[in-house]
Amino acid sequence: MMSRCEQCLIKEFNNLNALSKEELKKISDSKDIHTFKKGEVIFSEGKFVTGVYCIKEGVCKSSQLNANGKEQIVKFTKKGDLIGYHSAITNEANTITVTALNDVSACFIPQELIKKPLDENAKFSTAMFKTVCSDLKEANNAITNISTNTVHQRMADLIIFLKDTYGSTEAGVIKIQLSRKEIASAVGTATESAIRILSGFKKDGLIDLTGKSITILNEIELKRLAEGL
Amino acid sequence: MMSRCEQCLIKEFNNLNALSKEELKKISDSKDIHTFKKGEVIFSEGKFVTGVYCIKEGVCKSSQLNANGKEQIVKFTKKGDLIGYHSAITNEANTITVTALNDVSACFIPQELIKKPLDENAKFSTAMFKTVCSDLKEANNAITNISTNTVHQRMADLIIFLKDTYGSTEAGVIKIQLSRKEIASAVGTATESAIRILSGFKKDGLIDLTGKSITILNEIELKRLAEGL
DNA sequence: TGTTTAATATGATATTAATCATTTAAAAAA
DNA sequence: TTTTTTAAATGATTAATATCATATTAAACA
Repeated sequence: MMSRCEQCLIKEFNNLNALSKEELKKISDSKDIHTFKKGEVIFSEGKFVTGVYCIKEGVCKSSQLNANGKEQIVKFTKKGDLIGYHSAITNEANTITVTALNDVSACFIPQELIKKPLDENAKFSTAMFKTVCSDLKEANNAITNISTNTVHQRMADLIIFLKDTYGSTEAGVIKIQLSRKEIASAVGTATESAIRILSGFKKDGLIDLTGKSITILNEIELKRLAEGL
Repeated sequence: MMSRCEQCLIKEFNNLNALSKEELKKISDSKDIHTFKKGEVIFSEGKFVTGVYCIKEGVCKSSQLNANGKEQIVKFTKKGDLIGYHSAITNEANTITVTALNDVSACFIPQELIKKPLDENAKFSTAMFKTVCSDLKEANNAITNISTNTVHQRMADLIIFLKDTYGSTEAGVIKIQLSRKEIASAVGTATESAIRILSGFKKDGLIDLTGKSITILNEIELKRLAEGL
C-alpha cells in the first residue's frame, strides 16, 4: 500500500519530478494516501489546508460560491495535478472548494515538505511558478470567454475542453460524467439553459446524450460554434 | 534623472523590497526608465517581453482580445505593480496587452535580473509567489462575479473597486478616468448598456457624472447593489 | 419492490442585456 | 474658428437568457 514517491509514475505528470531524490524520500516518508468518494469535499473555501494534494486518480472540480450561494466552477483538475498550493504558498485561507467528481485517490503532502524545496530547489520553484502562471493565464482566458462569448459558444467550448482533457472512448463517449447542474455551473448559466442547449446540440446532430454521457458526433462543427462562426 | 533603486520609494509597494542591496544595485545599473503616453501600449498579447516593468506612476489596463476582436479588461494596475512577469517566468509569449490609461512612467528591468533572484533569493521568490497567487485569486473571483452577478451588480462593484484602488478627492471624485467603452469592457457588457446603467445610477442619486469623472454620492447603497441586495 | 426524492426535460413567460438607429456633445484636426 | 471625427447618450427593437411551472425520468432508500 505504502508505495514510494521515488517510484511513483504520477509525479511525471507534475512538478514533483523536479525534486531531488532526498526531497522525494522525505515526502514519501510522511505523505498519506487519502481517498475521496464521488461528491466528497477535499477542502473548502475559507479553510486553511495544511498541505498539498497530488491527484493520483480521479477528477475534481474547483469552485466558488457567490454571495447568493450559487456555485461557479472555475477549474477542473486532472490526473497529476497538485492542488491546494494556494494556502501553502500564501499562508492564507483557500479561496476555492475542491470536490471529487468521481472516486479520487490523492497523496497528501504536508506543507513544510513543499515549502522547503520551494525555497531551496530552483528547478522545482521555477516549475511551480510556471504552473501558477499557467493557472492564471487560463483564468484570464475564462474571464474573456465568459464575458464576450454566448452561452452556446461556451457550451461548445466546454464539450471540446472535456474531450481534450479527459479523452473519449473509441465510440466517442467523453470520459467524464457531470450533472447538468455542474455543466451549467462550468459554463456559467442556469441549469435549464444548459439542458436546453445540450438538447439543441443533440437535435442538430452535434452530440449524443445518454444519461450523463456525452458523445461528440461532429467535433468540427462544435469547434466552429465555440469560435462563434 | 538616473535615480538609484536602492533609494526608490516605489519598491516599498512591491516585491523588489525583498531584494538584497547587491541585487538592487545590479538592477539599478541596467534598468531603464520608460514613459508612456495615455493610450500607449506597453506590451501586447502574443509578444515576448524581455523584462519586467515596475510602474512608478500612472495606471494601466491589462486586457485580452476575444476571437471577434472584442476587448476584455482583466485587470487594472496600480502604482508599484510589477507587470510582464508572465514572460519572464514562463519563457512564453505574454497573454495580455497592457495599455497606459494616463501618462505612465515605469522602470524596465531586464529579465535576467529578475530570474536570478527568483532562483536564489527565497524571500523574493516567496513574495513573487504570493503576488501570482493573489492575481490568480482575483481572477477566480472575477470569473465568479461575471458569471453569477448581473451587469448592474458588476457596475456597482467596479465603481467601489475603482474608488478603493485609486482613491477619491475630498469632493468624492474617483481618481481615475475611464472611457465608457473601457468601463463596459471591465464590467463585461456592451458600451450602451454601461452608459445606461451609469445614467440610471446618477438618476437614483448613487453617483454623479461630469465628463469622465465619477463621484460617489451613496457608497453604502452602491455596496448593497454590488452584493445584489 | 414500492415509495420517496432528486435530476432531467420542456413549455410559457419575464427579464436582462445586446444591437441598431439616431441625436447630442465633446475632442481633434484642418 | 470651423470642420471633421470620435465619444456619449438615448430610444426602439430584437435577441439571449433566466425564471417559474410542471411533467417525466432516474436514482436512492425504506
